[in-house]
Amino acid sequence: MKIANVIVDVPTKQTDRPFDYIIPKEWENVIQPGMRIVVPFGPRKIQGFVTDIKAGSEVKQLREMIEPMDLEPVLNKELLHLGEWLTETTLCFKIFAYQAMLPAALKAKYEKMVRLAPGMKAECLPQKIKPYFTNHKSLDWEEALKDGLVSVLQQEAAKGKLEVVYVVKERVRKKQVKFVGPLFSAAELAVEKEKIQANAEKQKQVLDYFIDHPNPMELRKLLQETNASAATVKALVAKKLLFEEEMEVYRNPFEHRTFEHTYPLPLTNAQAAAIKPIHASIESQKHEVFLLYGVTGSGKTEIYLQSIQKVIEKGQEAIVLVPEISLTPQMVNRFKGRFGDLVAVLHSGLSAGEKYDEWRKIQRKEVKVVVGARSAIFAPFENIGIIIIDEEHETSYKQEDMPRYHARDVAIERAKTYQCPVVLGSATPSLESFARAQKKVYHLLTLSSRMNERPLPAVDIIDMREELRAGNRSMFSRKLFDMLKDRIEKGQQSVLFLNKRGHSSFVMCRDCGYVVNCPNCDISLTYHRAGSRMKCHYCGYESHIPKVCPECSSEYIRYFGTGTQKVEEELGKILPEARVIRMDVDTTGRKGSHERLLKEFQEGKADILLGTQMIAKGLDFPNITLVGVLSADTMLHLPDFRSSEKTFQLLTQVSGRAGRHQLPGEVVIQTYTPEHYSIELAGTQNYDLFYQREMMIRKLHHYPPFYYLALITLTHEHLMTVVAETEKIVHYVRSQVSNQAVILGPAASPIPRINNRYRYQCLIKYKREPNLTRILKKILDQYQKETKNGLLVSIDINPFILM
DNA sequence: GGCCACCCTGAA
DNA sequence: TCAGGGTGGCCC
Repeated sequence: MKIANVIVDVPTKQTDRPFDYIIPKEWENVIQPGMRIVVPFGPRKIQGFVTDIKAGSEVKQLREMIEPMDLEPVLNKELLHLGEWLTETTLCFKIFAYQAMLPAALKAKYEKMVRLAPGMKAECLPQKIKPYFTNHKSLDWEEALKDGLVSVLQQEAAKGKLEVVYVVKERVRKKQVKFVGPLFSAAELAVEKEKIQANAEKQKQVLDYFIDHPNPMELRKLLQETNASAATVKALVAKKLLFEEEMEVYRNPFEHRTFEHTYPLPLTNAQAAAIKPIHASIESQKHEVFLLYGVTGSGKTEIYLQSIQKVIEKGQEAIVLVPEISLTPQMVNRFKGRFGDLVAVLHSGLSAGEKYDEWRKIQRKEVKVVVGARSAIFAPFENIGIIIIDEEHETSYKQEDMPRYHARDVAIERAKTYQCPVVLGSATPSLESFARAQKKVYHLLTLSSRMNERPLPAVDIIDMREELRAGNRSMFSRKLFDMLKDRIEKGQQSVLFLNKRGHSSFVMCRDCGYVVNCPNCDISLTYHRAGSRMKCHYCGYESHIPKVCPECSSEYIRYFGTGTQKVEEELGKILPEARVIRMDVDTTGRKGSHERLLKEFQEGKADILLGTQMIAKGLDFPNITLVGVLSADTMLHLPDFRSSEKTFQLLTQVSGRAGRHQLPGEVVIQTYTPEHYSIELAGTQNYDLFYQREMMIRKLHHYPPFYYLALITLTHEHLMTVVAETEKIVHYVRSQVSNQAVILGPAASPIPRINNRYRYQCLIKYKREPNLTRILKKILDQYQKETKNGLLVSIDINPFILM
């Protein structure tokens, strides 16, 4: 008898272990580790992952599995193993680890229904529920709940008249398209054609088409080509001249785009020097992590492309991670242009079905390269030759909910398995990575000059306090205004960047400064243009915008946008001739609008591109000669130990958008704190000095990369409970770790209340605590088991956001 | 997560 | 006595 070890789709501590199921004879040769199957679990049916197959089991009361959900494993051996590693290192449930590795489309959907028991008729049922079963076989549980039928249904079920059934459903179907093709050869068709009635002109045309094109083709396209109707084709199928068939097709998100084929470019000396050790690592199959530190515009992408080329030639596969790829269609173009159909693209802009299809291309080994955001690191390749992480410093590589993994760590783990190189690329590496490169843990490769020797743009830092003193109260300094005017006259383009925290806007009273907060969470409500309402992003609370301020009754209460709208208005006043494209949450909400706006800008339909964070990346247009940062320091004062690093990275990144081609570029940074090192050094693009300064501060305050962090967050509806329990945990941790570790807390989280639950935390800073994982596991065991009257504990190892 | 068995409570 | 509601332990 064969037994399947199954990780069941129930994310709790108690079920976070394999359950054993008998594999019935009929499935014995089908079921393999890595497949999804449907199993009975208590009274329900649920999805599970087969992790292993054994000959026997310790468990006495075994049940049989119900059916497989896959014909071949969706997780290969390596990924199953990687799942265990993920569980261990991020302390998440196994089921979360496995689900994170698959496209969302493969996550099961569950339905609970009530139907007549076998042999029962609707007539036997009480009046109240009879109509529900007279014309329908089954009733949706949700509907029964809504109509208040549950207790009646339960009574009837107890009498054996009804039964409750559970259904496990797939989220998406493979896309099926009707194909039509000839059943005879061209010559035979010609003969058959003569037999058709004289007046069936359309049918003859269709046959003619197949005489010329003997291959089956999509029905939709055939109808377009031949101008025939579906009925015509149907008639020919009835005459047994043509066949119809449903075939699986991939949804193609790039259907209406063509990619110009590109060829390897000659490398500069610096590029050639950098690529050499990478190629050596590929060739010798030796795992190594490279930090490719190259200033903006130094040609990192060409190094990626030619390394991948080498990997493909060796018959291996490549994974390329790009931060939020939908933001950089240009990046996709570069990979599709070089490797064409060998590239699959995975990013958040695709629909679930499209993502699933791209994933299937990888699984079926129809592609060799994956370009994608964070989760693409789990691409189901089996012979990886290189993993590349572009913009390595980006915080979006860290997932903020379970499993709380960092794509960089997963990349290194997989690369160790395949003995292949990892390339981390950035113009402003994270301190963690650069420190590792300094310690020779990573192999540092430097590109210190731009390609075609373009100089880095000249940067002007403008002290806005001076402007104010000089009587300029506008948000544009005199210098920036002059330069904008100058570019418009010359017909060149400018980018204006508003460095604002977050992407959201809030409602505030201009008289007393009152901000409308969520009643359930300690956070301001976010303004939504649709219906002019305010929403809480954490608990879903919604309300109207008040007409007068609830605090001071002033009528001057209104929403503060990301600020871009205000900037646009002011631009209209001072530079009425300027054509402006604004990019923020309001203008890029709909799918594809982002790309469209960028395209318009590229085509020269505007002089100024105005936006928030989202325009900082990947913009590479030849005509941009001016970049202006309106307020460089808004992000600097956030309570986050990485705020200086983020400011420096962002300013450097933005400055790099100017003058990447023939025309030289200039950058203007406006700030109220020009003396701050992260702004000053971004001005001179001096990463090395910034690194030194920032490292000193990190060392002083016991932050990464000198110390590791682990964050324990507790939530409960009573403030007192949460404080007391956090206190206990702080004590426990303190008693268990060495005196080298620093334990902070209990302290309120940066968002102290969400959905009426108070949030307290304990932050552990440590250098070497071999027992820490064990200690943290113990805490989770203790608290997740006891359901302590609703106390929830979550742990983030190496957190990025300390909330 | 969802279910059921179990307990307690309160009202007839 | 039983419906109603809250809780804890189990699910191969």
